[in-house]
Amino acid sequence: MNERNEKPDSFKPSSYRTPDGVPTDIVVFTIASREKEGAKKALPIRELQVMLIQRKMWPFEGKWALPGGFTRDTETVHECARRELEEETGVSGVLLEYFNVYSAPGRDPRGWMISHAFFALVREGCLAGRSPSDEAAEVVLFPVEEALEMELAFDHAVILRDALERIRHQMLTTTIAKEFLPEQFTISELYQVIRTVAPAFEERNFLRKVTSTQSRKGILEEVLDSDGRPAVSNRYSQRPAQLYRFTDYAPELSIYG
Amino acid sequence: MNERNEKPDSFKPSSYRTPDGVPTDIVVFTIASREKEGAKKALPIRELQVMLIQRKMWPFEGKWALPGGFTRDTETVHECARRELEEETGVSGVLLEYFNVYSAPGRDPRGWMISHAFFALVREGCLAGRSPSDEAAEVVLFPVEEALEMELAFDHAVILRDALERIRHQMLTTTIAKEFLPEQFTISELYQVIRTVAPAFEERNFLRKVTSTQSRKGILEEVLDSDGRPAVSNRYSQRPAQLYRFTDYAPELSIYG
DNA sequence: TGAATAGTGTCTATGAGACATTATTAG
DNA sequence: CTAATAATGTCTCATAGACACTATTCA
Repeated sequence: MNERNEKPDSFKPSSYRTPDGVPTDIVVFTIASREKEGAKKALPIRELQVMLIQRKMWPFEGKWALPGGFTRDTETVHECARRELEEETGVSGVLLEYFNVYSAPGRDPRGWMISHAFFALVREGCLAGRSPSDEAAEVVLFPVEEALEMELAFDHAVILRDALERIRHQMLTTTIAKEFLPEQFTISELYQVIRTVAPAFEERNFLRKVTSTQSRKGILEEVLDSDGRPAVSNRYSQRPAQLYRFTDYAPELSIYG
Repeated sequence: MNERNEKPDSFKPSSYRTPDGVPTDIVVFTIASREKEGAKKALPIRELQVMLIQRKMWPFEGKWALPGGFTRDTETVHECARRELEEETGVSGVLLEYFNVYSAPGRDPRGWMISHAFFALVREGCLAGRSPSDEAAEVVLFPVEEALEMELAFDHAVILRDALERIRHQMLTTTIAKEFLPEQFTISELYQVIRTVAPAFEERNFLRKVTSTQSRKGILEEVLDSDGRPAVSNRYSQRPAQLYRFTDYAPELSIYG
């Protein structure tokens, strides 16, 4: 590294104050399913939930907050988020994506803290064996609608709103729906997952649109059984529904054409 | 603020090392126009350029780098980027958007530095009266293609590539093209700007697609002159071309419908 | 049989894509 | 006239959107 000469004697790292810490905050989303009342074979009711922990230390003792922790000098903020997610929920290998930085002076009474916010999308059930860590008194999944109304610690209410806005957008413009679905799924399941995250999305002819030979722009493919016939499932319906999976293809969107 | 109790005596801000600084790096893009050779009335040749400064201090003395500076404890990283942009280029009121954090340990030989990267889109000419600051020996606009081949200081080559990828995507999915255009413009101008940033974009029937009564999904509107007739310009053509402007409308994109 | 979801038929209007053609002005 | 760009005509086929209709299975 020839550009990394000796550090001159005159160099001082900074004559300004430096941050007191660089935490990450992780907005862990999951979709919970409940069987419908009338116990007949029917589509489950799905609900978007977010993981919160109850703080047991100053500041905001007793308040609900997003999970997270401080970045170390041996890791990137992304590695920190991955580590904290695993420590606090035991899950790994799930989608974890950075989405914004929160740096307003005074946002953390402990000092100058610049926080990096991530969202994680976790399949229901992966969060089964979770246990409170040192930092948290309790770890609970709340319905998003409920969490949005709560008084959260720090600026976490803002972070949660931003995360929700982000995954709503991503749900429609990328294939992150797959994070909430099994590898093979029916079109109704897919539609339900999309609508659970982004209720504003409504397509009358969703099935046809996404499967018709030309119109499925390659994002989905039929699942075939060992005989080469379309595989079906009757998990959620009387009449068996055809199974699909996502391909690796991601279409390019444009407002111009 | 009842949750902000007194800080307990036992509280220590952190028992871990804290960062030595939180810089911002700003990728300033502009589009330069040159008249075509044959001096006839013709569309100009446009080129995407990026602003670099030549460092005159350790580390990476003499290397080209992105402009930027250290965040203070009285401002957000966004405010820091806005301030640095103004200090180093004199421009204000332009699009400045955060896009990623760079936190790999060892990315800065001065210490543990977590950098926040922004891109700015600046109209040609706004960068006229720029002058070198304390930090930089020289401030120069490079063609992006050229800058991509250079050995930049720190991890700025990666940041530049990421920024370019980001504005290419945004050019097609948002109306940031307006940052490079006058308030009123012809369809050819718009097409040229889009293609200058995202050369892969090609639409044969661009004019028709974006203006036909139904198909312009509301992102553009005709400019009318004082008589209520469509305004035209012959800046770039023999035959006058109709002028348009962007509306405030931003369409919602979806891969599903 | 009815309940519940899956999937098709059919119609119209609009859109994309391809290419040829005409229009307008400067020089 | 020619050069250069602006804009329209025309054709085919795919698609969107609406809504009625049929299909399959369970209980």
